[in-house]
Amino acid sequence: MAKTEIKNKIRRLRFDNDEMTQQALATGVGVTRQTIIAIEAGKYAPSLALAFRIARFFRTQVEDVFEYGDPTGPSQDDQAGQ
Amino acid sequence: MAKTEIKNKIRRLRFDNDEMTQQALATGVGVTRQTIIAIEAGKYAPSLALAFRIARFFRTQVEDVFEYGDPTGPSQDDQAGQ
DNA sequence: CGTACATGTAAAGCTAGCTTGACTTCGCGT
DNA sequence: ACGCGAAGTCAAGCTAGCTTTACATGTACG
Repeated sequence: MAKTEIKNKIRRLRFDNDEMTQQALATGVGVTRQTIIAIEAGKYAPSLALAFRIARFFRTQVEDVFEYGDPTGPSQDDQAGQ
Repeated sequence: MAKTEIKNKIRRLRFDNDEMTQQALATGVGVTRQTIIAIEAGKYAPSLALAFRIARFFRTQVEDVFEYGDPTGPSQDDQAGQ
């Protein structure tokens, strides 16, 4: 099992939002600091609920904070635009 | 503990997409049928990775498939009429 | 120098998410 | 009536996500 196919822009967003600390973000979304550290480090992906809370915290969409690198390459063809 | 703060439109999307069966969706996103049943029933929320796969499978955004009912209340003013 | 804050690492424990497998019920075609 | 595919339920087991606690490092400030 690789780390995770999910990447995130949390660290980037924290700095873009007034240099917010990990502790502040953790408290803001209701988890512990270790959870934020682990997620930022890509050790594991957050739950859907936490992903939503983080996205809302930064006033963005889940898709703007997390990126999913598709390993299976399902039945979807590419789309133009966006 | 309530069931989950997360609601989804999977059942709706399945029917909108050629009356696809739970088994077909399950296979398509790489999980078992029981997992789809449980998620549709709101017994628990999927992982972020699975949420992404489901959203892609239906060619939508995560936010279009799942809805998060915030239990803690957003720390910022969040209101976008919808 | 000391101490306060931000970040990171490690380890042990609990629970939610997912799996396998077996069995039930409903609707439809033969 | 019988079989079949779709949906659902129950139960036991494994693992990923999260918690708590504790300790290490770097940087800034009195």
